[in-house]
Amino acid sequence: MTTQTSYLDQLNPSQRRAVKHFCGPLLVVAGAGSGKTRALTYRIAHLILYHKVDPENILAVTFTNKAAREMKERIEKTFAQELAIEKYEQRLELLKEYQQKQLFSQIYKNITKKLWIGTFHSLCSRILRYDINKYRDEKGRTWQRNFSIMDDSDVQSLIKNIITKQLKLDEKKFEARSVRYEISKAKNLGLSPAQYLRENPEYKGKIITEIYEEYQAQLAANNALDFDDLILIPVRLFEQNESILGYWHNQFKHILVDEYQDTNRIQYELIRLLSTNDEPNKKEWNWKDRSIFVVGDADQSIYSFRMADFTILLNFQSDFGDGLPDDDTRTMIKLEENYRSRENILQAANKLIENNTQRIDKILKATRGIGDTIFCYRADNEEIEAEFVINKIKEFRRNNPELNWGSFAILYRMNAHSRPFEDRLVNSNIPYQIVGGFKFYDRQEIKDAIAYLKVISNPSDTVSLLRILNTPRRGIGKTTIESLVTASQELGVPLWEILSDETSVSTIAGRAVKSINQFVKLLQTFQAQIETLPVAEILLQLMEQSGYIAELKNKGTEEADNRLANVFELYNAVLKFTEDTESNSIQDYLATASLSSDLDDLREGQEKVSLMTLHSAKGLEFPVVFLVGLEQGTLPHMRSLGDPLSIEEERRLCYVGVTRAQEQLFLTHTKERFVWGNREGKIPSQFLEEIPQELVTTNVKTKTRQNSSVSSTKRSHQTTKDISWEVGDRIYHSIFGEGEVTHILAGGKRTNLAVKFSGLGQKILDPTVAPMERI
DNA sequence: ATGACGACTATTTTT
DNA sequence: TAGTCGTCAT
Repeated sequence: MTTQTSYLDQLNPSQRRAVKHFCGPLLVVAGAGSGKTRALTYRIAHLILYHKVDPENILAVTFTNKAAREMKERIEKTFAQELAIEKYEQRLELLKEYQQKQLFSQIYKNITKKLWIGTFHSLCSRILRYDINKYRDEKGRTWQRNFSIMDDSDVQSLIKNIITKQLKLDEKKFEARSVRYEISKAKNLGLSPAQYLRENPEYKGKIITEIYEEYQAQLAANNALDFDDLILIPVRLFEQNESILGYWHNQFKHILVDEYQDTNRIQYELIRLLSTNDEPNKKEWNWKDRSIFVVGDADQSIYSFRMADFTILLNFQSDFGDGLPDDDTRTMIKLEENYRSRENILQAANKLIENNTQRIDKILKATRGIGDTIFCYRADNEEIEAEFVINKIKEFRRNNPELNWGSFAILYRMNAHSRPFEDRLVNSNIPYQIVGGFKFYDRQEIKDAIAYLKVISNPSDTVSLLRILNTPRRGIGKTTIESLVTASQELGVPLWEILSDETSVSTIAGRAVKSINQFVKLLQTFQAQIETLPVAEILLQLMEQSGYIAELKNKGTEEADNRLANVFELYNAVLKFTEDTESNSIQDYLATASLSSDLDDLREGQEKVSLMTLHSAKGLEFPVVFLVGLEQGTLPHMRSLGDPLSIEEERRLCYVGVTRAQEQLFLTHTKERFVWGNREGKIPSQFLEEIPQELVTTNVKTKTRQNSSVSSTKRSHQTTKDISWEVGDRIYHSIFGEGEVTHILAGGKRTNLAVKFSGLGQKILDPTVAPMERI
């Protein structure tokens, strides 16, 4: 049994305390590069190995599929190392290959396969595969277990259709994009259409409610859910059905949440329900053999546009703690040692983030020596900027044989910024990969193929059905389709029912009768074999027998060839999925496909230069990082200028970028840049000024830094109004009314307060500015 | 029923 | 600028 502690030896005291945590609530405040993934994975291993927890009772929620996969892999590795010594009394690396393989497959079967590790969305979709048929929405609508998941573009066109065709609204006044955002926001706050209306009773709110209603009706008619529903429906189901909640509460005895600062209201609600069984009285909570363990860093909260709310993290201790005097220290651990970056880089990051007011104070301690200074480069335009970056990469490679192309990352604010870098990399014959942006599953041919599978799995999915009805062309025209759709709407049945009834088809459709019947027969053949035929086989045969492949072959253009290749790539992906998961469920595959981004496909150690947005870069690290486009209007993004809260989020984004670098960091900006077809003059990002000059070498000869002195006078002015605040202070705010201070947010030079107002929730206020006083 | 062309517009980040 | 959308002509 002594061998079981070998992984504990690799931890610092705080990490070890976190890993050893067994029952009850714990918040781990984990700075960038402080080894939080290690703490998470080792804790899971520790729960199983030491506390003998059944893997089936562990729920670990991550933010991306990639993080989930990595966590599984690392858990497997930890187990393999422990078991190698226990079983063979040898280190894992010294075992024969077949022994290693055996060990890993055993671990997969007994451990990893049983663990509930995944994103909120994938875990919820799994729960819904069991229980969605027990759910009724407020209008009594129901869903079946074979529900489809609508992707973004499906949702977009559905909503657009409702606005223009059904409700015949002015597209200018109600654009699909913003209505969709509004509906998504409502769902993420847990609001039904009726509840939304109550909060937004004015004209615009009424119309949006109407669209929301209709949208829900159509989702139900398609037996489909959108991304938000995947979380919202389990929450509703748990609220309306005690025994279902009881079942899952009992299932998930140990709950772990990664990136807790990125959770939103409804995700929090899900975690709360599962963890507390919705027992309102804290004294009744039974932590015996149960835990809730969350890891996060408020400074890396960059998803507020997706309703992420890091005050949820700030509230963790009061939400889940017992409130006893020593609760604060018992339920929180800070990981402050950074194992990733050189001290220079860390100092820059610390100074930068100090300018934020909304944060928990946290000092990252360097463990890796000072390193080279940061280099700041000012370019005339984005072409020169790209040239500089690529030249530097070449230079680095020449001078440092230990680096490969995979050691470099170019990080930017928006996908659109990748272009000039790509061009140069191509010209220089440097291998690179772009992460994010266009998704594999967003390609037309892939969506077509997936739509075939969706209709096989869920014939009510009219959105998918309409997509493939005349794809490839089989002579079913617009008018025919329209009358079929009208018929289905009038009868209130799914389009598929009309199509599969020969009498109806021959009555409604003219010339197209024959092809429709043929099409329906084809699909029916495979529907009948859904349990017996491998998914990949279904896909391939459908693509062949529908004539999809033939049509692409006939075209013979380069584009068509590409598409063809992609269809076969999809086939391979399905094969691999079936192999990996040992599942032949078409629904499992479709869920995975709908919920995967190509961030997940990023393969590390590929020896390619990585290009990606700052958002995609979270959680990654590279020896050499180029953070480009540091200009006002680029980073911080134009839409954040003028709004202090948004600027803070942009600053966190910049902070995430800076903290990706291990050895060397480059910051670049341009004097002018092409924006929407116009050349625009650019001034350096305010964030550049916030990084201490002594850490930076630059190609800019005379530095104009008047601004920093301005902001420091402003700061000293603010501190004069400083009073010392304490948690529990009651205040009166001239707009929000009476409230209570729940947190002191010390942000270096500024201090903010989190104040809870009854009915309004928690707000973050700057006491030196806000119209408030202590009472 | 299909393709081509031109006009238009939208500019953030993603499960 | 570039991608999308709709209209027009075939």
